[in-house]
Amino acid sequence: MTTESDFLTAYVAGDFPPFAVTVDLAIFSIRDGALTVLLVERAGHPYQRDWALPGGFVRADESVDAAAARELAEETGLADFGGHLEQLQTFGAPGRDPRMRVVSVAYVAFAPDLPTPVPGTDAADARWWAVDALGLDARAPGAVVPGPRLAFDHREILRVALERVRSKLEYSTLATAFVTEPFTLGELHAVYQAVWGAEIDLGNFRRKVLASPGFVARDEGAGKVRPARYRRGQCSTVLNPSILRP
Amino acid sequence: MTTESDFLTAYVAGDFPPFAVTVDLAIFSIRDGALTVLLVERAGHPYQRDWALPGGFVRADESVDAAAARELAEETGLADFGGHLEQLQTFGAPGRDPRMRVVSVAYVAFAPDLPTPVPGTDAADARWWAVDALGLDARAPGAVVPGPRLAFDHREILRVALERVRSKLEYSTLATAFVTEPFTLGELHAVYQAVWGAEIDLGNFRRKVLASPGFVARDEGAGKVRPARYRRGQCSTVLNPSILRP
DNA sequence: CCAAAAGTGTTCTCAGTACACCCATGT
DNA sequence: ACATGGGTGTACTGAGAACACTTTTGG
Repeated sequence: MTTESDFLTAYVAGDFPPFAVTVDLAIFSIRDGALTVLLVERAGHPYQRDWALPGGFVRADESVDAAAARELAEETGLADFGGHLEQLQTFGAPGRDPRMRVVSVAYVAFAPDLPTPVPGTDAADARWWAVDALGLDARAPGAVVPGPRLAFDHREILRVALERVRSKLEYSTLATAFVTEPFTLGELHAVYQAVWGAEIDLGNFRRKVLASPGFVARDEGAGKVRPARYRRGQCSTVLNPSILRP
Repeated sequence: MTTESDFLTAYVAGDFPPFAVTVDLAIFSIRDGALTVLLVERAGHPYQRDWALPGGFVRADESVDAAAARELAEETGLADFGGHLEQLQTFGAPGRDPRMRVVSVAYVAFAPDLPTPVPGTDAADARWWAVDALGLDARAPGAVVPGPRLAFDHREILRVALERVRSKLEYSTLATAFVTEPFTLGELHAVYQAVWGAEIDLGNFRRKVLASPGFVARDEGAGKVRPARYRRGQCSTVLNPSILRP
């Protein structure tokens, strides 16, 4: 009485329809002071030559979370990429993939500065895109950047992902996932400014971070170097009080 | 070239495994001053006689969101239940359903006081459970309420759902989804106290709600009755500044 | 008439902000 | 030496907490 035979029996009996389940990853990183996201150019149909979020099918014997972690490792080429991965939202409209019924579980990853990615087997190219160049902000409908063509519903996924990243900085310590240890408060400050695209008073920022228990911990190993080095705080990831967006 | 034949062709070719996709609903309501959630008692195997979140399979031609809305309507017996429904998280560990590989997209619903539910076809019973009686809080491991046996990974889903409901009250106007229009500020106040299980100063609460643009709007139709009646504000659902948990 | 809830005022405190100002380090 | 970020001090402001108080309604 295996899982597969059960499934096929039930499917033939018409109890429920079969779905393909995929994971899609919005991997964010700070590069040259700008928030960027990793996209791959599709080599095959459909949406050939359009840009898409990296992702792939969930295998029969792995959890959806594990599939996301596996795809992330494959895409970055690193066993431990040193950042943070979390589930974003599931997209399951019929017709979002013209070939078949696919339900996609989207994830966001916060990554420190990573090496330039290598295109996968079914990708023509892979590169980091500045989020400002993707035309996601629907502020001024006339003068916006159009951005590249995006495959499937990935523009919508990216919009949700971007909002998640921006809001997560407010009430969590996940900004530290964007920097490599040890880091300075100046680097952390630059992360906030890049993600929010706004100026933040450095003095007040320093005080607020240092006053948040468990956000950062001084790196004693570095000694008394003048830009003091810090590491990620160990305990809670929830920030209270939160750091407010200007 | 239909979706189904494509799927079967690809499946036979071994490109990707088939999944069943379900939705599970955590429908919250305030009853007698306590936060409650709707659970159904399972009539069949597996987890017979255990309590489970209402839910069901996503159909071939409907979106996942639509499936959740359909299940919600079926479960409450109302075409428009007058509350709020949103996606929570997707649970996709292998083995979470012993029969087959199921990926479940969980939703939370905020409902005003609803009629007592009727058990569905495959349910032995259906009732509202006070969340305090479910033993979800892992505060005191010794003296906690054990609560009923919960099917599948629904205890974990409920934990996440409960945290979502509690935090959503802070930064959104969704508390209004728990009351029927028109409502008084006292009723809204009772919602916050029930969900957070804490005393909140009524005077400060009133000022804060009335100072939040778009939270509530005075119901002019009721005239100058003394407990003034309000309706949900039309515009934004995001609350800034937020109402802080004590 | 009295209790309970609705609604208003007042004070205190503290976090957040703006901005001025020193200090260390590298070139 | 001096420019550049690192790091600190300080006064102002406003939101939130606590709590006293008045007003209305229902029994």
